[in-house]
Amino acid sequence: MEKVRKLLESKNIRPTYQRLKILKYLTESKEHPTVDRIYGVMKKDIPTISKTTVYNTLNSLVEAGVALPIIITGKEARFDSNVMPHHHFYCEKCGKILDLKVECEHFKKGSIHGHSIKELHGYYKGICKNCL
Amino acid sequence: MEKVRKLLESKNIRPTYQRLKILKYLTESKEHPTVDRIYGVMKKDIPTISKTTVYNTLNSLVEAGVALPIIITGKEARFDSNVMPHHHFYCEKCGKILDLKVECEHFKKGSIHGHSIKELHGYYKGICKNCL
DNA sequence: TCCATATTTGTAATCCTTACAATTATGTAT
DNA sequence: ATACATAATTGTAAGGATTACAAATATGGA
Repeated sequence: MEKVRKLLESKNIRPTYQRLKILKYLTESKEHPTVDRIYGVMKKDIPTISKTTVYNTLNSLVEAGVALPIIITGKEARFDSNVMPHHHFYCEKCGKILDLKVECEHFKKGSIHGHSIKELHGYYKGICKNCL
Repeated sequence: MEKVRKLLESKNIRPTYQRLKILKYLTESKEHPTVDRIYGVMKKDIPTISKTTVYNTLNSLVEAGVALPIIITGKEARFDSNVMPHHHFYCEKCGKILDLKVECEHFKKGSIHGHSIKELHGYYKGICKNCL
């Protein structure tokens, strides 16, 4: 918890109880949860928490570079506390999202065909090893 | 127009006037239009067209493998008639989406870390050459 | 031409996300 | 410790993209 607090403070985000709990869950979970999932889990500890707070907090974390939104389905965003550039694998069967370490020369170089690259987003869709 | 008709027929999609026009526009445009954009353009030729028809048609095209949805912002989908695997560049300044030819060894191989790959989705965010 | 079926259309409903204002909590200066 | 200005939280309402649904229309084959 101290680690999470320090992370927030280093980004000038006031470490409220809600924010601490949300970021803690995000860093410990590897499931790339949706807002609804985070909201549901948070309710166990903080029954009065509002979904708006979850949205607000996640937006703050994303803006501060502490979390990343994952847009795959276009229906609902999912969130990742691993902000190092990496790719994802979306399993169409179980719905899980897995992290993948993928090298990208263009991203390392910072540009492609003269276009300046700020962010890299990549994912595969398919059937994961477990579901095969 | 004959080419578009044949494409639809080869996929067993009845070539109605609306579908022909939508697919024709999609193949000739390189702007990766949104549903609203397609709807607006179609209205010029077919003033009575419904937005639901645009959605229905696009869903049919995607299901038949004739078009691809591009999910980047998470707000609204955009569509691409180029169904060959390729990547995109999203310019944060002008909002344009550019096509990129990017090689991916994992996709060619059809799997990564034992997970079976069906689709490849990759895009960069940044500032395009024109806006720099 | 007629008929069964598919498509189109318009409206309403759904779902995710944001806007907004009131309440509550926080940090600081006194 | 107290008061105050500011920031965060909360609940509700609104926004916007997409889908559900049923009625009207068009299509293709007998």
